[in-house]
Amino acid sequence: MSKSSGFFEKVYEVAVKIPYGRVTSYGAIAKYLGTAGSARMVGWALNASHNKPDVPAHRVVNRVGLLSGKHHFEGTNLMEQLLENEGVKIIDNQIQNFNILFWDPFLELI
DNA sequence: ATTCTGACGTGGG
DNA sequence: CCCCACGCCAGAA
Repeated sequence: MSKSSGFFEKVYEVAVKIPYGRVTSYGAIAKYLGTAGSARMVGWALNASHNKPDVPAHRVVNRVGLLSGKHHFEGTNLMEQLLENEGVKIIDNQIQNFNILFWDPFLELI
């Protein structure tokens, strides 16, 4: 029920569904939106989501669990702080147990 | 209108 | 295993 026609709006709807202490990848969201391959656009959309506090952009990382977007957050490790605050262990900008903490948007379909 | 870049992903060598 | 190149689409110069 994607009421929003905008691509970024859809990204927001998915990102908001990311459970606390869980993370997902840009590609997963892109694939869920049916625009697999355009994972870059997801990141671009999240960039605009900075205005929306409801969108936990810090819970979205790349496919290897690397905080590729931490550089875009305030300070130097705000993204890492937010994640660790949720119990996510991060070493060298990389999420530990990423495969376990990974949340697949498709689970929402179930 | 054209060109480049970008919070990625996949594939080939 | 590591490195390189291409594709995706949207926005800015």
